[in-house]
Amino acid sequence: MIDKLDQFFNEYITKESLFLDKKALQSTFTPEEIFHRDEQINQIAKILAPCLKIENPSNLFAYGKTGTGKTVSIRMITNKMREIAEQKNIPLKFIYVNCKLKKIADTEYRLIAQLAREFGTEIPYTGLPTEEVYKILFNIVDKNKQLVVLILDEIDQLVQKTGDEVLYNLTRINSELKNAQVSIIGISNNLFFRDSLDPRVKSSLSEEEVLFPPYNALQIQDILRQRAKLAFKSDVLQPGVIEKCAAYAAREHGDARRALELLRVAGEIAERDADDLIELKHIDTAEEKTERDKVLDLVKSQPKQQQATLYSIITIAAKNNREAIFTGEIYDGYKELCLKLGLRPLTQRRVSDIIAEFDMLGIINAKVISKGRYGRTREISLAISDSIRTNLNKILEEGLTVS
DNA sequence: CGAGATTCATGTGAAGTATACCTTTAGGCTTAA
DNA sequence: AAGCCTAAAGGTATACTTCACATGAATCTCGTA
Repeated sequence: MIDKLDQFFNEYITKESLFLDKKALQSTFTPEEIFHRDEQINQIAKILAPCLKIENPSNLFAYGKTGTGKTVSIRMITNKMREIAEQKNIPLKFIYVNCKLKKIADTEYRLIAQLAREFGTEIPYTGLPTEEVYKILFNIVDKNKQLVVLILDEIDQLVQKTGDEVLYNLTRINSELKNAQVSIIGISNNLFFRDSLDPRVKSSLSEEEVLFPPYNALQIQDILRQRAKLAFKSDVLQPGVIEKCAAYAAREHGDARRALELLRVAGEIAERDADDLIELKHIDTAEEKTERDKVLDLVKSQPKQQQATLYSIITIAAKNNREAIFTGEIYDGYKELCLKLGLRPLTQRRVSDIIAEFDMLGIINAKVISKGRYGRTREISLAISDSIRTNLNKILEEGLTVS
């Protein structure tokens, strides 16, 4: 037994890694060259170019599904511009904020506060009037004569939750500034988001629009090959691996991010298994693992009440394997659970909202239906596979029992 | 038999409340002249 | 008298509750053929 362990560790240490540079497959990585987005990149570059002459560029609105290269493209361009600006001493600043991040930038106050923090001020998490935070932001931006470009990723999430007032205020910011100038790049995953905006916001935010269409399988292959060359040592990929990753990702609206993740995790699995080659079978394992990790991480980070609600959904769905279950049953189960755990139960009103949140997160499918004489409710079903559900169950039980 | 009324179970919006945290301010204490 | 600290007062954002009304199709009702 001990020998075996010894052997394993020794092997593990002496074994050469399959990776050269794992970073190249991570979603934060910005490659030198981005394939199949030439048109979009040119458009954006043209729109942002005036920055380098210290002229205020048009506001820009980029939209397209997840993993279509919106964020990387913009990051790549802004990196370049930042370099140039540095060389030529141009006072240009890019601020990137992801509006989806819970507790960071998912309300008006928090977004503005986060923007101000990016400039190096301390802003408390609560307590200040939002108006005050705007003022702080204005002042710090206006302190220097400079050009500031705010990049708001996934603004659709924010606007859906809190309305478009924030955007209105931000688009008007320029008229109050004396020295600096601000322009906004909005990024949205939702293609129809634009239409839900107040016309005033719409016209000023989307002065320019750039659409990112999904990649097809061949394009994803190109991207994967480029990154794989950086990330892996040569000849560790079994032929067909890239094609298979691409095919999996293309199946889901051409999500390149997902393809890259798949490839990276497949590599990690191969390495863990002490294989010299990344094989096709590793991709299947990787697909399940990525899916599972995504769900589990998400659930682990949820507050207790949310976990309890989800647990109730899972147990009830498992108990009666009907097609769908309803809000009332879930709430009853949830209340019972709270009793057992000594948790103060939330009202049904709130639980209803929590269920809607889980729907948004894609863990469950919920649809409001009317059952005629038998009232109106949400028809809810789990949106996760059985194998994950078992894991999830365990995680939830753990999470709920520790106090 | 069919049009319209009724009904149920919960969705959903608005307003109110509790909590945690912020700034301001007024008082009290110390200190130095 | 000036300076510094502290605690109370007055204010805010957020998560949640309370209240009240909205929904929409299955079912019921009742007039009519």
